[in-house]
Amino acid sequence: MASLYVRLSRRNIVEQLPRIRCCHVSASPTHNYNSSPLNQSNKKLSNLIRSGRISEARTLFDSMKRRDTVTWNSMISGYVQRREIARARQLFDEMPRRDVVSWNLIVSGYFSCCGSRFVEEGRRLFELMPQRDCVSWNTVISGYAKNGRMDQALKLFNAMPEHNAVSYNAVITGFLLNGDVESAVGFFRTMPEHDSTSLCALISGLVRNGELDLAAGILRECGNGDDGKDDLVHAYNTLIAGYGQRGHVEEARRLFDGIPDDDDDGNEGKRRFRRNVVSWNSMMMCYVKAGDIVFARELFDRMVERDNCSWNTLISCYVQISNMEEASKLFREMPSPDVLSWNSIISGLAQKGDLNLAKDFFERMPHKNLISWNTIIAGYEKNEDYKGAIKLFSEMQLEGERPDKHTLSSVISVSTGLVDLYLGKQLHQLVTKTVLPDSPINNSLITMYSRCGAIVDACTVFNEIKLYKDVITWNAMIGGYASHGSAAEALELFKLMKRLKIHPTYITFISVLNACAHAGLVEEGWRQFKSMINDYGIEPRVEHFASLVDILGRQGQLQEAMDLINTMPFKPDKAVWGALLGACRVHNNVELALVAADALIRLEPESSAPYVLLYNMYANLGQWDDAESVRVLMEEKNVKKQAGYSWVD
DNA sequence: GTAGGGTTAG
Repeated sequence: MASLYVRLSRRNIVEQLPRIRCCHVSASPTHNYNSSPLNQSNKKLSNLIRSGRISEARTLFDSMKRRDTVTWNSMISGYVQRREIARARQLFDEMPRRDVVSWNLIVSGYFSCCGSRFVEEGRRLFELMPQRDCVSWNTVISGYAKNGRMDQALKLFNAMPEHNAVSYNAVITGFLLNGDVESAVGFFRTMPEHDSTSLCALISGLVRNGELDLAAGILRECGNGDDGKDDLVHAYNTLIAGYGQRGHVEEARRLFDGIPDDDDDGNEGKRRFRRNVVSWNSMMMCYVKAGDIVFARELFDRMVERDNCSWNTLISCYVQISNMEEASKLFREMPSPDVLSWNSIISGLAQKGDLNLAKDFFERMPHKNLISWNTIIAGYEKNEDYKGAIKLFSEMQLEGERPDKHTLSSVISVSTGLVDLYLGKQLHQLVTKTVLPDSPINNSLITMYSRCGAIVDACTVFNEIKLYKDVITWNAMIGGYASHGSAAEALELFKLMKRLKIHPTYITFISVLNACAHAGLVEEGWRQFKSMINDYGIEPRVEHFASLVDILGRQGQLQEAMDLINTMPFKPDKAVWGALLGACRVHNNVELALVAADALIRLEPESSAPYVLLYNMYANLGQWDDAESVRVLMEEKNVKKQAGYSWVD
């Protein structure tokens, strides 16, 4: 009864089938098709595509002597899944005969690519279709909905001959992607029958919009699970996961405990509402997110039915707390580790800085996917092995894996680390051509440009962001201006940010204070520092004190800076002493410079910077004997002068 | 081989 609409749609498709020519059925008799070499190859092809091995799939496709429409469709589907629309289109144009599935595939391909040009082409092809089935309509409706074009989605929804649950789900999801909770719920209520998939769509969208109470209310209202509805446990699992994401572990557990377990009664024969492995995994994930590893482990140990997801969840939990011993132990124990298990282990090793072992695991993987590459590249970037990251990035492309926004975000950070504007610009072009930039991509571009001295380009990226700019984006731009000495611009942008009610973070204030330091604004600096504490309730950190020391020092208020260091509630770190030492050099205060240099040398005995600064100070003042003794001391302590620190300036 | 929805990796 709950699948009424699904049944309706099946009837639709079945009714339309006779009008659609299916090539393989007419080309060869059915009885020997199943065992035919063609069918065997088709199965192999779809298996390769399912496991993401696209280049192997293409090799097989190219080597096949006979191909039917299913062969072509499978290959097209592989490219569509990977958003390689040009390749998909080429095959679509080349194929000898197209059926409705071929058309649906290519239309769906265009709609899942970003950019209005693609959407228009998808729509054009939809209009050109010789036959349309329910899937064709739903593809276009969901395509518009995901691209924020709810006007078109609704227009087509109203124009389609008969709806099924999928049509409704696509519209509901579309509303919720746009944050339109009211319309989503309203639309859900117009459905004559609610099946679990619509309920899932609604609940997961409500959770994304932070509407947990509303989601719980609707779940209660739609039945407590024992009234014959299909798989209502899906909807429960959605909400359990949603509570987990928002940190409401107790509510999640109440819901979980409310689902009957298998051993609650002996009524096994009848299919009914029960906990399944996803319920267990979702509940386990709640504990993982809350950092409650003991509870997660307890649940895992109690589970009767185990799947890879359960193992992977627990592995990722140990990875998150950096317990690689336990993570590796589980990895070895699990019956068949999959690509997710490998990726988690690689990520954990990279996070611990063990790049060699991470790389070793990476190379031993039976099959890598895009995330494997992203994980290892991000690992190299975070550990500042930029050359290694670039090498992997080229290898990835040689192996036919296309970078996505995560890859690009990492390699843009690599170009920042290398201060390589040329590379950064090339990557920026790649971004423009291949992905719809999101916040992390824009933020890494802004940081890259400003670190590479191209503040105008940073500003262009910032201004071209059409949608909402998150606080990290603002921080990146304000920080860029501040480090460039463009204090007025930094402070102006900060004002604008506050006017737009974007809540600043402690990082924003580090940049604001740096801007004040560059501009010599002592009063303004203090004012901002106090405003941070009093207006925004942000606890000052040692970084803020370092900026204040810098502000005072640059203005020659060295004793005030020293007093601040002595009274601040933190142990001064190298940034604090570095700021003081730099100021002492500018204002030729040898006495305090020695204090700062001494502290710096204690913190970082191997660093040559304080020695070089002291040397240059003495040299500047013409005190060559003292300068020479610094050099000798450095030799004695076996400190090597690092590139980038000049003996002259 | 195609449209929507629940848990795990970057």
